[in-house]
Amino acid sequence: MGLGRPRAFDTEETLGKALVVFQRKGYEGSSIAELTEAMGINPPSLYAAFGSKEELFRKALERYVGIREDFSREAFSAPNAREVVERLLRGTADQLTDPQSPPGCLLVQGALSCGDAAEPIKEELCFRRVAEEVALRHRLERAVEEGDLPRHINVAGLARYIATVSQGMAVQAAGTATRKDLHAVVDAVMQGWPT
Amino acid sequence: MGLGRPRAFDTEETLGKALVVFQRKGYEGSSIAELTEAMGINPPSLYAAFGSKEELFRKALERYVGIREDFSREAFSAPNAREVVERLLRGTADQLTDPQSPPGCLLVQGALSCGDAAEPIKEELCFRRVAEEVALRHRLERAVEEGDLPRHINVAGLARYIATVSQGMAVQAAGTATRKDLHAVVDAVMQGWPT
DNA sequence: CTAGTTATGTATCGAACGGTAAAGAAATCA
DNA sequence: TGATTTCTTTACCGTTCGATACATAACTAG
Repeated sequence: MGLGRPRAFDTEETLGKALVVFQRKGYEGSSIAELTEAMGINPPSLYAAFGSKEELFRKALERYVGIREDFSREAFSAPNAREVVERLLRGTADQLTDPQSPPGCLLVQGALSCGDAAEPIKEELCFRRVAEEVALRHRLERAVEEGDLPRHINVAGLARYIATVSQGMAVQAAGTATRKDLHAVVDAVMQGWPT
Repeated sequence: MGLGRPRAFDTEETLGKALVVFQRKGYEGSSIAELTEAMGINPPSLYAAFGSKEELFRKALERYVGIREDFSREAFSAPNAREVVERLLRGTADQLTDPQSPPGCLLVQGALSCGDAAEPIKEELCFRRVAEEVALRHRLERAVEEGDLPRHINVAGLARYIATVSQGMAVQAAGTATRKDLHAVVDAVMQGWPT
């Protein structure tokens, strides 16, 4: 099993460092030189452990998405749709402005637009964003069946609306918005909640 | 006046071509090779006419912002806040999905995150987004004075909320959202309008 | 016409990009 | 111990990046 020289670095730890860089500079904006420096390793170690820049990004993305899924699962467990959405948005506001990581969301900032080389990454991120929206829609559909959302409501539209606010908050966080600013946005959303 | 060999291309026209490329691929994602090909000129002509890639982008941005300002001025002329916001969001939904230009918004997709070299562009775009939000806030403050918005309302929060939705729609448009999808988002916003 | 000026096309420039070859170092296995 | 395997370091690969040098073409002024 443990044949040959052992790795001098912890892959999970260095992956975390790479994630930070990707989150701050995006896929295209992060160079191998910058990544390796942040990870504390040399290029050949990076390629041996992660395959390529694209694979490295995908692995970082997987971790990032995993964290978000844990969080949404928790939010989805709220007793009614209103509570689900508020938990989701408040948690997003907090996460987007977490002082321990660059402001913003990898799903939005990773590669919103890019050159041809990064197109697959852009599409992957787009797919992940849609997946989150779909997950919310399913939760809202359940809410309709459980009676805490009126039947006449456009559930798909509502889910897309919440996803849109969430993504807009990511843009805001990438700019100058503070945590307090984002919560003020959530206030506005919740004030207009249906019923 | 007209000394020397005249330009063989129209600067305004080629600037428009460049704008399209920047809007589709972002600042970093657009290479000089791609820009010059789209503009139908060679690199030296580009540099003679526009100075540098960054200056070219700034000029394209200025044009883009000008168009948006014309449009918001019109929306701001609506008789009340609700109408202003709805016109703004509907118009944004249409513009983001205008089939004659790449989907999305240059202010959001141009350089949401980037490498160090593009940082000034990123900041410029951020500043422009804030400027639009501030313009809306001023219009809403007027609405409060004119009595068509209740005095107790958090105007700054409301303006930021609308800006957030607008930016979120840009992300949606950069993905798979259709014009109809975006209008469904606007529906959700308007349904929750205060008072 | 010639002289002066500006734009054009070709053919690059040095730097940075993503990615690797090669040799030495550190582990396991016999 | 020595053979084998795997990782690390150094140095570098070919390509593409943004940006230009240079010779020539197209115009105006005199």
